[in-house]
This record gives sequence, structure tokens and C-alpha cells, in this order.
Amino acid sequence: MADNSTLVRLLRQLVVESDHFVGLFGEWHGLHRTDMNALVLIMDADRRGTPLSPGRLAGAMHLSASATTSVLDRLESSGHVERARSTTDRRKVELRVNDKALDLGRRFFAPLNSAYTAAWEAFSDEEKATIARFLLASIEATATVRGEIAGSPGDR
Amino acid sequence: MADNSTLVRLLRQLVVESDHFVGLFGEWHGLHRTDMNALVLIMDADRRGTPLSPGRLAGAMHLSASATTSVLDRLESSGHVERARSTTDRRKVELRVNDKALDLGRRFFAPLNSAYTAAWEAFSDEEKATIARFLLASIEATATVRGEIAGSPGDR
DNA sequence: TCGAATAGTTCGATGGTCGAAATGCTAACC
DNA sequence: GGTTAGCATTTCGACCATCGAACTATTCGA
Repeated sequence: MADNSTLVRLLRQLVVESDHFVGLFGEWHGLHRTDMNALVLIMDADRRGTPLSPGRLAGAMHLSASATTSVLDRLESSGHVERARSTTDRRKVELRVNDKALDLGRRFFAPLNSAYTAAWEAFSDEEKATIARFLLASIEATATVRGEIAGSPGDR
Repeated sequence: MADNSTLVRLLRQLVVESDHFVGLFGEWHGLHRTDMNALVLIMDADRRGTPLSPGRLAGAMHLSASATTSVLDRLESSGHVERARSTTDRRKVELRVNDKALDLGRRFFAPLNSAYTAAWEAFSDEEKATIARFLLASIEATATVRGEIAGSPGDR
């Protein structure tokens, strides 16, 4: 009933469903997928106290520098992100999110959090620990396979 | 250690990682994200014995009819998908995948499957059953929230 | 101070996506 | 049986996200 292929299928379903959710949410707030991804990265880095630069954002998103400029132009004109020249090295730009973006983040996570909290009530702490180990192992496995693919030659 | 917020974080990480994997794999085989998504849907429906039509594919992907035609043109000229007029209603087109696509699917899932199988060796059948329940509950929670958002009004 | 290197932006071209109109086909009605 | 209405898909013209290359501004080393 819960063999490996079932788990793979469930995992894929979950990813697809989450994907739909992100896409719908972004569309609903007038943001493209790329903008959503960028905003999440910028928010994470900002919250962590090490604001992202356009260059490192481009690297993290596998996007060209010019495309990244466009993304930031959109996010800046929509009022989610602010660009600030670094005080130590004036070549660099630091990206910071403002209240509008934080509000967006809350709107994004609040319903998800409450839905998950309700859905996970039936699980004991011990089971949750097992699940956490499972998720971590799966993340690492995915990253490993991705690394292998990135290193091997293409076929077309 | 494994409270709800940790699980949410892990879940998001897993989705992001899977996303990267799909993107990289597609890019590596000369397929866009949209093409990858479409191919998965077409393969699933074909395997299930109820081949997809362009119209229903468009609906499933939240894509316009014309964009769907472009996707199918690309998939057909790259030799992954074939269009066949339905014999009963010649307005309709049935989409079928061929050996090249099946081979692509194997290349996609084989490394993932083996990596997951290895990563999940440490879990007992009972734990796997718990994990399956967890994944299912999370899928349903995500779908529910998505449905709520789809029904409420936009703010811009 | 002058060149090389780095960070980011601007510019022109490519191509995926969209809405609207066109095409091909089926079913219903008189 | 011919005509009309309706549906599935494709073609057309326009828009805009992305790309690579050239450009500006700034820093660092000799």
C-alpha cells in the first residue's frame, strides 16, 4: 500500500500541487513565476541579514544578468523591493523588501500554515520527527541526482 | 526539532529542489518547462488509456489554445508526441507519446527512483505508511487552499 | 595615474504566450 | 439534403520575458 512507487507518486503530486498554488497566487497578485521566485529568495536573504545583490540573485535563479535587471525593475515598480547602493562598495546593489512584500508573504503563508497545521494535527511528535527525516533525505537525494545530471554531457 | 514550521520549511525546500531538477532536466534535453509539464500530462493520460486532446491539455495547464498548439508543434517536431485525428469525431485530436518520449521518461525517473529507494531504505513499512498519510494530507490541504484562493477576489 | 577587473544596466533580437479571426468538422433543424 | 449553429483546433499579429553583447560606473593593483 505504501511502497516506494506510491511514495514517489505522492511526492510528485505534492510538488505539482504546490506548483499550481504558487502559480495561481502569483498570477492573482500580478506577479510572474520568476518574480515570485525572486521575491522569495530576496526575502529569505533579507530576513537572514545578508541582503542579496542582483548578481547573486541571477546566479541563484539561473537567469542572465539582464533578465535579472528586468525582474528587479518589475518588483521595484510594483513596490515590493528596493535597490540601495552598498555604502562600502558603490558598484554593488543591495536588495531589500519592504512592508508590501512582507504583507504579501504573510498572505501567502498564513492560509498554507493554518491548513497544514490542521492537516497535521493527527500526527504525533514522533511521527513528525520521522517525516522530517524523510523530507530531509528526499531533499538530499534530489539534490544529489540534480548534481549528477548537471555534470554529465547532453544528448542533443 | 520537528515542529510544524520546520515541516513547512522542509516541504518548501523539497518543492524548490524538485523544481530545479525538472528545470535542469528539461533544459538538458532541449525542452522548456511548459513542454516538460505537457509531456508528463500527455504520458499520464496515454498510459491510462484515455489520450488527451489539445483542448483538455490547455485546460489542465491553464494555457491558451494557441499556446497549446505551439507546445504541441514543438513536441511533435522534436519527435516526442504524435497527433492523430480521432476516428469517431474527426474534429478531435488525440495526443500520443512515442518511444522517444517513453525513453525520456525512463531517463527522468530512473535516477530519481534509485536515489529515493536508497534514501528510503532506513524507513520501516510502518513509517512509510505514516509518511504516505502525511503526503496525502498535505496534498489535500494544498489543493483546498488553492481552491479558496481561486474563489476569492483579487486586490489589484 | 592608468589599466584591468567587477557590478550592474541598456540595447537589439529571439521566441513563447496571448486574443481574435480563420479553418475543418459535426449535429440539429427545417 | 441543404443550411445553420456550434465545437475543436490552428493561424495571425502583437506583446513582453529572456538572452548576449556593448556600455557605464566603481574599485583595486602596479
